[in-house]
Amino acid sequence: MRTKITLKHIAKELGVSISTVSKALKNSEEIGRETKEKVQAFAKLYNYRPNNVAISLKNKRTKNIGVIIPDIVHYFFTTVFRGIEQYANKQGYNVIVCVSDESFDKEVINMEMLANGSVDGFIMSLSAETQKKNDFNHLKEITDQGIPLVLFDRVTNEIECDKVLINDKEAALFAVNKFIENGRKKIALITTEDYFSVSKAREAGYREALSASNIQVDESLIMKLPFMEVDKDALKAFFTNNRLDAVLCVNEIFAIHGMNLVQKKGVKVPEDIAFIGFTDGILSKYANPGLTSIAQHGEKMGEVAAKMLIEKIEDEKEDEEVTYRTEIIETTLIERGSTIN
Amino acid sequence: MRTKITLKHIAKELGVSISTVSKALKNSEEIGRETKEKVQAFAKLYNYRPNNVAISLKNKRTKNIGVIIPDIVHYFFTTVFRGIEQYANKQGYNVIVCVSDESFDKEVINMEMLANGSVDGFIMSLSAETQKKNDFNHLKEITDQGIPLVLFDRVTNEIECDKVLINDKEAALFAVNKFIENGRKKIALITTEDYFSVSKAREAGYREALSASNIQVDESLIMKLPFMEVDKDALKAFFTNNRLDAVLCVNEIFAIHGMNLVQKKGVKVPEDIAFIGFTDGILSKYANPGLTSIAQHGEKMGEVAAKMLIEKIEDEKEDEEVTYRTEIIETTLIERGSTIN
DNA sequence: AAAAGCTACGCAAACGGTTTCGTGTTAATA
DNA sequence: TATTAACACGAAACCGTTTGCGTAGCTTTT
Repeated sequence: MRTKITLKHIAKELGVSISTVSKALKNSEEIGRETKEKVQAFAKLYNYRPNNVAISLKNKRTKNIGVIIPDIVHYFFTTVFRGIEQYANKQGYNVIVCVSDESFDKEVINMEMLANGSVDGFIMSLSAETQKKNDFNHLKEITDQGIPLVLFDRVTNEIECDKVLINDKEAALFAVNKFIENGRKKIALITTEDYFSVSKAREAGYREALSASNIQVDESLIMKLPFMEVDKDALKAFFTNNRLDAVLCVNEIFAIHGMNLVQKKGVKVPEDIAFIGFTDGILSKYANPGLTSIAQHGEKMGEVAAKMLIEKIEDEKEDEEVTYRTEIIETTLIERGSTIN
Repeated sequence: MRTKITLKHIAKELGVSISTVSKALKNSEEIGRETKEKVQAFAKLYNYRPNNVAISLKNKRTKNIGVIIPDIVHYFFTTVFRGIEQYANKQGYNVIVCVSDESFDKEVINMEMLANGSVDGFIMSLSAETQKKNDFNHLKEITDQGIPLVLFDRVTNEIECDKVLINDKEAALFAVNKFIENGRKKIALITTEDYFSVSKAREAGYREALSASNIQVDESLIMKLPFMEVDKDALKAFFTNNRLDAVLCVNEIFAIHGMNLVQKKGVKVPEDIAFIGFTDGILSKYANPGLTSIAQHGEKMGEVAAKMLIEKIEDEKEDEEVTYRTEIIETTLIERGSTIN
């Protein structure tokens, strides 16, 4: 078992000092040609690589970024992560992922764990519980220490930092307008409890679209499902109690459930009822009929978030006060069989 | 902007030495009661946390584990990652994820990047390209250096290390037997090129099941699709050219594609043709009809892999020679509408 | 031949901790 | 009163690098 070789080993073996070895490997002008060659040859032979941890300590830079997301087994977050990882890697950064599991405590613990020097900055999306509690002290701690933070998708106004969002409201508005253009009138919204920043925005878009077309918003057509658990009976009741033309859902799962439900009753999609969901994930693509959905371009979001973060990390001007940006990623409506034939 | 406080700061502020502070915070017997209280109070007040990087350097332990997977936007890998992350976190480890993107070069680069002290061990699943090239020198490097490595799912016999697998062959055999029990005879297999360890094992199970029931294996019923790109036309041709009873697919996507294709032609699932896929993912659950599939219990796999890795990492007996295990995670057949009504 | 200038290298501090060992002070013992 | 033990703390080494600065030894200049 060859153990990792260090500068010290090389120095001892070659009878020179550690600093000479270090400089020789960096091709420093200070070191003579022969010595450099000797050292470099030896280093290559024994496959010397500098120890990342030591370098991190020296530079006070880990070249790691921390990503804290509520869930990883979830198409949207996965794609965002993909974007982050790709961009970060290109810039020589590694990514440490922690899953908060929608739990406030886990979110806090994970942040604290990573904040003690393990990462140079954070990219995160708030857990459901955090949004419900409205407690952001852990984020405040981080930013107060000058550690860069980028929030995406599930954000809060309480914290000043860079943010990446989609145009939730406009996307919902656009989708509802699409329904209206096609002559649909009884348009429902299936959403989550509204402590979610995104759900709130989407609902606003829904309402605005209806109002703009002089359609009275019927509160009974807005269904709020508890987060992450689809109450099938409630959903069934919702569909039997209401004669609907169209349904906008804040995620894929709600939409697929809805489609399966009505189709089982012989209602035709899209002839009798149309569906649009948020998140253009794998389910939308393979559903039958395909689900028209609002693509959030998670990979792009991740890339932008990573870029913003790394810029902040590598920006040296710690003296001047920092400014924060909010980037909006435009959504795209991907039309499939659930709205058109 | 409060900057991170160090032992040195506390020491200077309190007029004691750094070592005294360090010991006081560890509640060492060596330090007097008063001093300890003073130091601890001060540390708490200023929210002192030891710098992880410094500790890593001292201990030669990072408490990080590296996970290298071919793809993250992929249900199975995501669930495995979930299992790894959960277990690792419970044990105080963080997880650095690198995506090889099915590329040999990226796999190598990622490994080398992390191997220089950034992680204490690796969990990985081989990229497609690596399996095709059959080049495992980068893994050899790692194990030669005594860095623990656990391979899962896509493994190789060329490397001696811990492994976590599913009983691919038996699962395929079981599934095919299921078809046969139901009176199906013309049973097809849709798989990938066979440089994949898993595909090979599944094909073996398929063949064995048929042979055991004295059904001649019809080579034309075995379709090998190039990896990751479903050739729709080839698939369509396959289904029109063969009158099939049942199809076993090595993944969800192939199965869903198949189902959608035959259903579009008016063929009834499961009456005329039954489908079983590997990976009990989100698609299987929401397909119409639901896809019967072989659950690989990714989360369990991840947990087991993480456990094996951390045991190796924390096992001090570096003098004795190490032994390697291969753990098999049993699969479960989840029956849905694609095989039964 | 003395002064100056290079060349090529080593020393030591620094990053932020942990830990072993030594030591000054006081209190207990002979 | 001299000896010793206990106590409470500090100095220093160490983990692996980087880097500013000092300097020995040689060459060049005048």
